[in-house]
Amino acid sequence: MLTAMAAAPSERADAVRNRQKILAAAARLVAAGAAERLSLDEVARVADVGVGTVYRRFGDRAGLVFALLEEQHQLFRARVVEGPPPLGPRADAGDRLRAFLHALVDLSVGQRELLLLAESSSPPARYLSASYDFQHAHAGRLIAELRPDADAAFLADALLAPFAPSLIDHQCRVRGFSPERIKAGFDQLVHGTLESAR
Amino acid sequence: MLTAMAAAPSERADAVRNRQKILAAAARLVAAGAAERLSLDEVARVADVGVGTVYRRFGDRAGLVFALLEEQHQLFRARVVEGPPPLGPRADAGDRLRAFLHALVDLSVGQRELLLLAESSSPPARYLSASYDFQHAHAGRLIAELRPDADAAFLADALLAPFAPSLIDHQCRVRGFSPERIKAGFDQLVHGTLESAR
DNA sequence: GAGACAAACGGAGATTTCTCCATATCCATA
DNA sequence: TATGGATATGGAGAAATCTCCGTTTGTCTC
Repeated sequence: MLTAMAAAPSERADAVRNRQKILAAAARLVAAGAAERLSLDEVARVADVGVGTVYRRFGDRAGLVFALLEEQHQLFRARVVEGPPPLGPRADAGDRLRAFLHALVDLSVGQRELLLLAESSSPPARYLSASYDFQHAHAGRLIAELRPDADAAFLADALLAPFAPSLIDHQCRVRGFSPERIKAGFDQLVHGTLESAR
Repeated sequence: MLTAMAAAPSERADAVRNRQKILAAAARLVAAGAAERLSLDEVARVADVGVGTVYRRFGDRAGLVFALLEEQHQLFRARVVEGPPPLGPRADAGDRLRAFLHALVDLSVGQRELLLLAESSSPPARYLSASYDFQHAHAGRLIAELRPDADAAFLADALLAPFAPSLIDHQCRVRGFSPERIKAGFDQLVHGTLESAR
């Protein structure tokens, strides 16, 4: 469980085929609105594959959903690592951090459904995923550059914590926050709006 | 589901009795180390009650676990509302906010097991609970007092987000953060350590 | 090609969560 | 204290997640 799934060194042809079939079936079901209650039995049935195969390929529900999210995360990662500033390199750390948080807001709001599904399948999986590792490392680097004496590892966790899918969803649906308001909120947080506290 | 359970205006005597038996059984099982995999069937069996009764009383797993946490939260709430400063009233807002966050660190670390269980039962339940409402309102009030022009509702969510049980657990177990380090991290966050970002 | 071995498949079934409703229990009223 | 109706009970069973393992399929070697 909680397995991150990258194609192993040499994966048999039938395994690759089935991985595709399962991902396609799951994507189709999610697109069809069966997101909230996505049953792996049903995925297997639609993919025309045994349930055991789904579990062998993806470990558990969370693994399957993370695999579905993987493509978007690769794109995001590429924009951060080699895209144009201010998200990509060659902007100063402050601007990059701001752009990074804003982009994450859009990503989190846009993928809300799948992210919620992943979280409900296994809340701790987020912190064990390659994608969180990347986000934490990137934010940590920028913070360390801005403030060499701060606890960058903690602050990176703290800045990423509000992207927990259920909180984003709660803010959007219950509190009625717009993505712009959330972005502005992060600006305030990062700009030391609370500084007088003490 | 996600039901917050306060004793209804007039609850029948057998209902009250069974509520107690179930809570006692659940507490006993958790204390006995069966926390990670606490089965409601087993709770029912130990409480000598039908499964249906457990669900009627508590709605679902999350409801039962929140009920187990309730007592601690009442105590915490009382300390905040009418305890001695700096956590209680009659300290300035900055000191109260700091004390509040520090106390929450201790509470979150101390109740880690039960909180994880609650989160894994239903991640969004946290944001719908009376206890989160209280924390959000309290932090929001203090923030508004410190910075009347800030978005207190968002910032309160953002300051509470790092208390997500799976993050706290990850920081304690995987990153090896001590409670003191987490408290110091919150101090940096609140003191505007990141301010030069921009 | 044929054989051998590892890898993958599939689906029966164990486990768990939660629902439903026929039955049992409580209690307000008279 | 008898009674009627609202409330609560309990366990069978529906639905979902995940495991286990006998069988099948790929792939590597000769």
